[in-house]
Amino acid sequence: MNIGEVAERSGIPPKTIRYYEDIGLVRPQRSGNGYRAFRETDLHKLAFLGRARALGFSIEDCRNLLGLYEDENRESAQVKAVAEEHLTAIDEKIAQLQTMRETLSHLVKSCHGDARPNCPILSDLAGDKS
Amino acid sequence: MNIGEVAERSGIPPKTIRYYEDIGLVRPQRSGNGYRAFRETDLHKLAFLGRARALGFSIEDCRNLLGLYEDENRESAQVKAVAEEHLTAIDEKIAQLQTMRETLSHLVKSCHGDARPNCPILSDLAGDKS
DNA sequence: TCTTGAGCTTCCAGTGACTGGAAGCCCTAT
DNA sequence: ATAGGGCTTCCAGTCACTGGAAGCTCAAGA
Repeated sequence: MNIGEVAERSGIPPKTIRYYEDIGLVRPQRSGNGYRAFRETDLHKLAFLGRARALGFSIEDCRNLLGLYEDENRESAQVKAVAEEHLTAIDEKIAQLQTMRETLSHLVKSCHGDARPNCPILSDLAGDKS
Repeated sequence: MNIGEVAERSGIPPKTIRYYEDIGLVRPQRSGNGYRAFRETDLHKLAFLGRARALGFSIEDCRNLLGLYEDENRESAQVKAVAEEHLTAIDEKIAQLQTMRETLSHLVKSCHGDARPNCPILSDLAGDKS
């Protein structure tokens, strides 16, 4: 398979696939003409990466997970640990965003949003005491 | 004021303040020795930036908001528009993270996390049909 | 006075995970 | 023979910093 077909079937753009090769996540062979020659296993790996990335795992986590996937002697506890750590990080991000959301939505509600210059959003950012 | 004091009082690290100068967000004067010489208004601006960044506004949004803050002819609707757009973006991010969280927490729960290699997390990433 | 150390300066490089673009080779069809 | 689309590599840019190196300045102590 050439890169175009793999991109289509895995849902990962060619640029990204080349990048993944650069950083050693996939190692496609080469045809005589210099084109990358992907096997089914490469496609499978890329689809794996696509799903892991969609769950927000970092590239390093993905490298780790791929390694575990290919290691028949893995312990599921290792996988679970990676996933749990990531889950915690996601929870923290959500909490942080919700805090922002709270503050911001209060500010938005308190702003008239008309033609006058007076604006509680700016006042808050400027640090004016209520 | 030198950069160290401004950093302390604004809560923004010196490196970041220099960066903000680089990209034109603040324009401190210079002392004879080449040191940056910040006035109270500069400090005020930096505190403004710190609060805006803490609410997740992008640097470009911050530049915009600072401009509006200093424009006596602004309309509060302009400020509100920036804030609302950002609020929408935050909501989208939260929704995306919550979707990830859902999937991931299901997977984590379904994984035994013991010494055996069998792992539903990896099976899911590998695309195995349930 | 000399030295020491903290604080300041600039410039360069790296982060994460791509993404865009340029220059140029390869393959197929007309 | 040529046109086009797909492939190649390499370089640069994104966002918002952050670390580090080399070197200047300043205030305090021996």
